[in-house]
Amino acid sequence: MSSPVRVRFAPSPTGNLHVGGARTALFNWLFARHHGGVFILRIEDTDLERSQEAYTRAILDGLRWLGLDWDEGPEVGGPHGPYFQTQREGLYREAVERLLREGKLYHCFCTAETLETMRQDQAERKVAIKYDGRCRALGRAEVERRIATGEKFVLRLRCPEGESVEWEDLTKGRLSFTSDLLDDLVVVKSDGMPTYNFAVVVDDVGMKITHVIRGEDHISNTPKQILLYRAMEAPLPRFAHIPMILGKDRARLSKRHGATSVIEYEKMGFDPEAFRNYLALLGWAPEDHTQELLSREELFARFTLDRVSSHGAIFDLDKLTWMNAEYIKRFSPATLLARLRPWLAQIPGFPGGFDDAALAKMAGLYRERVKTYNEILTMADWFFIEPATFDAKGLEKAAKIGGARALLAKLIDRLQTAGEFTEGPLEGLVRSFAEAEGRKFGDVVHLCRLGLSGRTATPGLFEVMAVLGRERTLARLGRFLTSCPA
RNA sequence: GGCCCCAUGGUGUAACCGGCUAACACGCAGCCCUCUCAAGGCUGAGAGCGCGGGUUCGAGUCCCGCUGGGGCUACCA
Repeated sequence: MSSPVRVRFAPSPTGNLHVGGARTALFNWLFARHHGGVFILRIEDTDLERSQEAYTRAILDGLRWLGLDWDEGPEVGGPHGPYFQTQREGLYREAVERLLREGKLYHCFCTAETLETMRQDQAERKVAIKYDGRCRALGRAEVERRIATGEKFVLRLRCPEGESVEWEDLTKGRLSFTSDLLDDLVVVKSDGMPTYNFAVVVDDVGMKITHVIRGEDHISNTPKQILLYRAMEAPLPRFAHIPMILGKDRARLSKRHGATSVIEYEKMGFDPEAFRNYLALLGWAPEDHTQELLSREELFARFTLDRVSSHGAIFDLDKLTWMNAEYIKRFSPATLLARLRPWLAQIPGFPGGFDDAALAKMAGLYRERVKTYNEILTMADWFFIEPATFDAKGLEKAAKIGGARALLAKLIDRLQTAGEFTEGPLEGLVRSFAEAEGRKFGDVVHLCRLGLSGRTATPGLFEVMAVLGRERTLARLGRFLTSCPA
């Protein structure tokens, strides 16, 4: 409440937006919105080997799909840019020069091979594996000479000994490490690029980040970063480490558990709001946890870090699917139609002469039947593609009632003279027709359903007829006559 | 190996600073409704809170140990 809250989501463009990353972004976003603070997006692309621009776009698209808008970052800019680490080299260089001047860094000429044998040796002796500091004591003259000969080097931070590094984590409580276990960490790589831990700290300081909210896999990076804050004499932000998202086997969520990137869920037909709502509840619960369906505003109002749980959460597709269905059920037919359109457009016959009113009515019929948008493809395609074949079980049942074809012919006649072609009157008509014919209402209904859709399961028959309209209904039933059991 | 984090039904969570038949939701089973499928309504099974010790009149909640799971241990982020 004193200084304005500034948080950030800092993905590396080495892949699509992952559900774990999305959840971290979400918690940062909710925290910022709850406090009326600033949500910053920063792209950590210092790994030149693996970073790709296409992934940056994919990540931005993923965040946009989820509705997580950032106040500073790519595309929107802001007063603390640039927001790509590769464009912040000057800032890292300045920081490095200062630390170097203050004697807090030193040159290390160790090659990958010498480090490797050092580690092997340490492993054999069963001691902590860390850089032994052999280049710490190199004299100025030797350093200059070796640089002049073109020898490759990295810059390392001098790590204090026997110090306790601790902080009050907002979700985990007091955490403490001893500096003895910490390496003299590399700050600048031999290619001149800053390392992750260093760039993060320089940027978080430069961007005036007040709260670092990230996955708990970063807990062990925190003491290293705190040492960097100290070396830079910069004020420490608050840290909050949130639990990981796991697969069914409690291992970190990965491809073998199924879909891991957010766009895959979009493709599976999940609604972004439902997905976001579900994600918010993974590792967090509001004070009144009996309400699970939470709007954006409700999430903003209720989100606090002290209610974040401290253990990993298994991603449950069933519950996500349920929640998605709950959202769909609450849409108006027109809204649902709008969401469904991209999927419906994939059906070959779409829109098949239906006007928007009819389409909206049709969408409404699936509001309580479809759990994800993509299901509409297999459930409602027959509206647009007239059935050429009919469900075998359905035909069997039709055969059992006896005289189905004649019955159908009579019904067609009767429908021809029907008045209003809407569900109420149609149902009345069929009921009295069945009674007059001495037939079971259900038998007549099932026969019609089969003829109109080729299936045994559809939304209510009379609603379906109303959507199809008189012409289509009569035409389809007429053609069904030839396939209909006598 | 070392360091760190975690542990409530199958899953996500709740249970305020120790005091209830351990609650809610998903999933599951049954019943009802019904033209099918859904949706909806009702009912039910499912944890004694990882295990073992303490502390206390009383512990899922505090302490210790153990076990199990996870993370980190890079010139990757």
